[in-house]
Amino acid sequence: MKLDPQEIEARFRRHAVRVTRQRAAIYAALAETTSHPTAEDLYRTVKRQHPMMSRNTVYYTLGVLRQAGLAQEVNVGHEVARFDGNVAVHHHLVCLGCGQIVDVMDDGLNQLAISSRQARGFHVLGHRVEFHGYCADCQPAGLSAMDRRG
Amino acid sequence: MKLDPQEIEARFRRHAVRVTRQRAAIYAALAETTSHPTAEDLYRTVKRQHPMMSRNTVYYTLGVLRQAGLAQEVNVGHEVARFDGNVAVHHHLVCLGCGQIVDVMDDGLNQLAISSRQARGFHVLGHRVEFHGYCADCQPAGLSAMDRRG
DNA sequence: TGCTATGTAGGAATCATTCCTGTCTAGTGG
DNA sequence: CCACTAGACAGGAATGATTCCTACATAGCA
Repeated sequence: MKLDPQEIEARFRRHAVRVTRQRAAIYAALAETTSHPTAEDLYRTVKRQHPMMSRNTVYYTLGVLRQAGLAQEVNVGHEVARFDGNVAVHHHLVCLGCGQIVDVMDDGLNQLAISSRQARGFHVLGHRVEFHGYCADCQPAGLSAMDRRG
Repeated sequence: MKLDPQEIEARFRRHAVRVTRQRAAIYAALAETTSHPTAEDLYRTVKRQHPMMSRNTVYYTLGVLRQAGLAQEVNVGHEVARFDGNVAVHHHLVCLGCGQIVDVMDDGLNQLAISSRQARGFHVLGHRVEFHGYCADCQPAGLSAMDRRG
């Protein structure tokens, strides 16, 4: 879904994030997709319209957006960091074949709790559930292969 | 809990893992702790008794153990990979302050499911739940700091 | 419009992990 | 008990995502 520049600026101001062309481009690229891109993906995307864009700016901006609560880092296994413009509480479904990550919005999952005996004195603030399996396209391969990922 | 060398050898043979001193030492170090050590932690631990041990052997062995189903990789956020000798299905509780990881064994969590509408054609094989918060020691700091980790 | 704190570009540095290569050895068959 | 060979080990080099550094540019404000 295409995101209105006005709306981007409004969100930035609401979260006290200084508005620059680079930032707007990076945030737009992130917020307009549900594919959980890597920093490199975003760099390549925004570079098309901003040839001077540096990788550093992408990393720096992702840090700013994250701290402002406009983006989230998603980590699956020990792979490259991926980013998510969806900052609502949600969970993920990961394909062990192609690596795609799909958002799962489910109130039941959001309300999971841990027994106080298990909590061992922790003050629990939240949780995250990651389902893994094979997507429709990867299923034939996935069912034969006994491949497991960490 | 100290692990009998006989028992280690038995597990290796049962999982078709060749028995070597280095491997036994690495596996012992991993299986005798619940602290989810990093490769570097394990390296330092085993190096005390095996000064010739190379970092490479630790990484290689962890790969072997993982494929054999004797160890698991645990990833929290985008930090260094950590390893777990507990291969039963279980979940984790992570301290945002000190980074400690505590095992959570809970049948309810093991049985979580996703609705088929949410599954989007995926063949789901498993899932993993990660709770995050502040441990007893980190709570005073944690409650004041608004620090969040990805 | 000018000031200043902050952002940006680009290159260098870091560091966990992997790759490479030349020994070495566990496990097996004679 | 000995020799063979596939697989394991040590150590150093290479990789690659991310961070650091620094000089220049610009957003936001008075």
